[in-house]
Amino acid sequence: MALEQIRSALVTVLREMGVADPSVGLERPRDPSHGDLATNVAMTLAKVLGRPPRQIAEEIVSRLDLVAAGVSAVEVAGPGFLNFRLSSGAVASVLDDILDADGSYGRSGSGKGESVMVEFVSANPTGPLHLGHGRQAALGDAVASLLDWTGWRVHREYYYNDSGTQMDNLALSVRARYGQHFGRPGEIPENGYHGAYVADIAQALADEVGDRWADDDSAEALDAMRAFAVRLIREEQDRDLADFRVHFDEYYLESSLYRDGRVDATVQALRDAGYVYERDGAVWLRTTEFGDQKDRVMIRSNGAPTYFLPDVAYHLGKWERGYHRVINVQGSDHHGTVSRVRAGLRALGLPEGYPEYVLHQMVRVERDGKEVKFSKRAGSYTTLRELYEEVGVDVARYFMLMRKPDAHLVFDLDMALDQSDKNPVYKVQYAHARMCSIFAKAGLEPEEAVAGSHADLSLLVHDLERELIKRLREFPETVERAASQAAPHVVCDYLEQTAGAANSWYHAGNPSRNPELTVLADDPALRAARLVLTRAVQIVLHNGLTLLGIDAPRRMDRAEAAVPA
RNA sequence: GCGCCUGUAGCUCAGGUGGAUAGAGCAUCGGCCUUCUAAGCCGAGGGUCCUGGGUUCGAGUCCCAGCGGGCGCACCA
Repeated sequence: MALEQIRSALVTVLREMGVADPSVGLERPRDPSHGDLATNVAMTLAKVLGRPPRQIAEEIVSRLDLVAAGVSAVEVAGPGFLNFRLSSGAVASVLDDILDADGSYGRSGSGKGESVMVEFVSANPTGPLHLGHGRQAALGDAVASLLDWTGWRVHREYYYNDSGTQMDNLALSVRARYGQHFGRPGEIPENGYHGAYVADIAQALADEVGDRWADDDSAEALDAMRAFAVRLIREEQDRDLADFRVHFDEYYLESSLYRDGRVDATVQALRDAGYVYERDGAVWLRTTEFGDQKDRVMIRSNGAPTYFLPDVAYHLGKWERGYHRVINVQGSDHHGTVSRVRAGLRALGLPEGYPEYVLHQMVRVERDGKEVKFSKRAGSYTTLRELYEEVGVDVARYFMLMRKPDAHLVFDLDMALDQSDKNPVYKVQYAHARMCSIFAKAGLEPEEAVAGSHADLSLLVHDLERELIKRLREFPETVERAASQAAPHVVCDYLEQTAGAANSWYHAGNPSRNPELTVLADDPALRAARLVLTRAVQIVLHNGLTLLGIDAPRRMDRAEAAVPA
């Protein structure tokens, strides 16, 4: 690899010049006239060496010998940058690596096979999943995938808050609708659920048990109705997620924490740790010891725990299950829980900063600059399913990922429904399909362009080709960076730019306009080299899309314009 | 009032951990175009990076103080 050779040569030279432990950053300059690679070491070392940057740069150049690394020229530029120009063969050598690695190009091992848990979605089973859950599903799944690609052993987990007040409200709502079904005068309670799905559940219940509980106000009947409702809602949520291509390794029930005695055990552990006190008939935890803004109630004066307690028990359990790295994906409206849960865990001796959080802002769907709501099923909100049935799963997933989690997400329906290159998802998919179509045109399978085939890659000398190749080379480091920042949008950004570069290259070679740039050139050597590049582009786009959970079709079947429901 | 997030082109947003002339998509405008199948291609205009200080060779990026927006501050989850 030219890059590593240059880096180590620089390190050697800098040692000779008296720098003890030089760290050399090499980057691809924005402006192609600044060469293929550049470093700013001369500037960063100006202070240490007590000399002007350009003078240091000149000395480095005079000591370097980089012919073997494929460097064709080195120059000092601007305030003290060193710009390297590579031979076309050195630039293109990465294509062989890409074809060799194929479906695993972009994977790396920095996670060293250690375990990490990603917990996401974790919606209460009180109704269908909404848009916020959709963003969370796409994000959590992509973050998990990024960790997988960078060498972690990933566990995807969903936590169901299936105990507590919200469940009671659900059960009471179902009982009201069920009663109404049989002409009884029930009313949905103040904090109950009004969506159409509640009536559906009541209907299903009536279909199953008839009027058996129509006049039964007992706790047993209510429990049965609660269990029935939770089962149906969980099934619906699972369907919604499966059709969104999101799957979990484990579903963890809050109720199991009580059954297994983990909640009681946690209280005892906290007592033993000495951070528990009683006041006004309630049991408190001194979370202010660990940076929380105020102490928190664990057990209310009526004897019932607050949600905070099972939360701590749950996360302690994660640690005890061996997950010493955990990433929780949550809506930022829950960010208040972060310092509380962490404080509770630190009281039990777990490290500061455990678990990690990815907090995301809310989603707003707009058409023509105005917010749209097309909720039928849930009443007050748009469901995830309603969205992806409108725009398609690929588009929905991609749009949920393409903004950084911190930022509010404006989901532009006009753009989402557009089927041209203006839609970033299609832009990337078209570029991939285009590469495939070149092979179809040549009467080859893409896999037939093999690395180490006698293609002379130094023939790829055109600026558009060099720029494209340099982008392909950056894919692994892009994945690495996206993973370390838990930021899938970095990959989206990369794919759009790479697809753009590929499209420009492809279009520049339009045979009727510019036959000398055509991929399927008459000259067999040139054709072979360009087919290697075509294949490499296809691999990178395929891997990037796959990583994000988005299809990479070989052919784009243009769908009928989406029919408004 | 306190805490977290946020403020970059008309709009939606990037900006690789401090580097060269701040980028992309959409929209707008101007040229091409019927193809190695993709309602396409090429190009242009457009900026007080919220404001004011500070740190240094260099700040959209780091620090401080303001201003604007979002969210959170229950014996709710």
